[in-house]
Parts: sequence; C-alpha cells; structure tokens
Amino acid sequence: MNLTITELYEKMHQNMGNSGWWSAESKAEIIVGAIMIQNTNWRNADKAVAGFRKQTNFDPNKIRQLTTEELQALVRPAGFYKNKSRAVAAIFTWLLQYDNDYQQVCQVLSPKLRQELLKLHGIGDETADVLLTYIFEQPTFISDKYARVLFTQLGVPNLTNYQSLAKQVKLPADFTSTAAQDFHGLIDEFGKIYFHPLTKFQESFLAGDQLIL
DNA sequence: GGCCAGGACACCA
DNA sequence: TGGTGTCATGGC
Repeated sequence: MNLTITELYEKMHQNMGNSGWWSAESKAEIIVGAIMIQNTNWRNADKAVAGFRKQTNFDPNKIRQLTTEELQALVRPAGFYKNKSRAVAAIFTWLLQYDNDYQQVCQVLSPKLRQELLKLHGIGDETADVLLTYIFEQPTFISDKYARVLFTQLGVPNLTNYQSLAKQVKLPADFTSTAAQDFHGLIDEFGKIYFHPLTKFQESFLAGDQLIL
C-alpha cells in the first residue's frame, strides 16, 4: 500500500498509540537529554541526565556556573564527555543572549534558527532538528538512523546519511509540533521493536507498504 | 571481549 | 559536498 507522510504517521499512531516522548520536567532537561543521548543508549544518557538533575535541577544559571571539570564529570557516563560538555556549555551560554526565553529566540532568529543552532559546538543536524521540534516548537522531521532504516524499508533509495533523507522530507503544513514530536518518537520506538533483527520488519504492520515522498 | 546505542567534528580529496 | 577516523561509556 502506498502511504504519504501523513498517512504513515497516522498508521503508526493507530497501531502504537502516543509515543510519550519526550517526558521531561523542563525544556532545559530536554536540551541536556538531547545532547547526552548523542550516539549512545538511554541507559547511559540517563545517568548523566540524573546527575544534572541532582546537581543543578536543570536551572540554566546553575548549569552555566559549573566549572569545566564539574561539567565533564556530570557528562562522563554518557560518553564523549569532552564534546558533549562543550555542547552543553555552548547552548546555555548562547541562550543567555535571549534571556533564556525560547520564544524570544524564535522571534529574533526565525527563520534562520536552525543555522544558528548548527554554529554551536556539538550541535549537528540531528540535535538541531530535535531542538527545533521539542524546544522551539517548530515541527521538523528528524531523519535519524531509525528513520533512515524505516524509510529504506518503505522503498526510499540511497539513504546514506542524515541529509540524504532530510532534504527529501518536508512535513505537511498542518503538522503540529506535537505531531512532529510524536512521529519521531514512534519511528524510534518502531525501530527498537522491529529492527533487531531487521528481518522482523516483515512481521510488522508496515510490511509491504511503500512511502511516497 | 567485541559490539552497539536516538552524533558531531576535524581532516581530507 | 561527501567519505573516513576519532571521540567515551556501560551493558550485554
């Protein structure tokens, strides 16, 4: 069966319900989590997130006051602690220019918010899109590994890296940021269930479907 | 003990 | 612009 992006999302939602991502008490917690989760698993990332919670309660001012050594110690369980600690410092320092006001960031920088995020050390394509979707409420398709594997299974060729898919997918205009968040969550939940091993995809409710971009 | 998990970056051609 | 090596940790 041929599916549009909207139809794919609706089918996944019908079969899987709400993804429940990203449960967090504050946007600052999501920012920290988005950096900690880079190329690791949630078990490791969450140890670092828990450390930030305990030491700063995700208060941006307290995070900014951490020394480099303190920051690296908090990040360490998530791996790549030098790069990730730089990223945390970079983005919270950057936010200070906008008085920690996410709406002000959008008003001042939109529509070049994404390219400004990419200038921050440690913020690449995927994390920038995660932040756009979950922090700045600008619905964006996140072409992460699971999305590329899924879309490959759905017939989209040559998905070798992030941009190879990202440049092909534009979410429909009526996609809310809540839907974009849920879509991303569902894609990754789907991947965890059906891509280990990949052959299980043939047992899934999307087997035989083809995506029309 | 190797492999993997929701990447990013420097360096190179 | 696109490909490759490197960065770190912890669980299985």
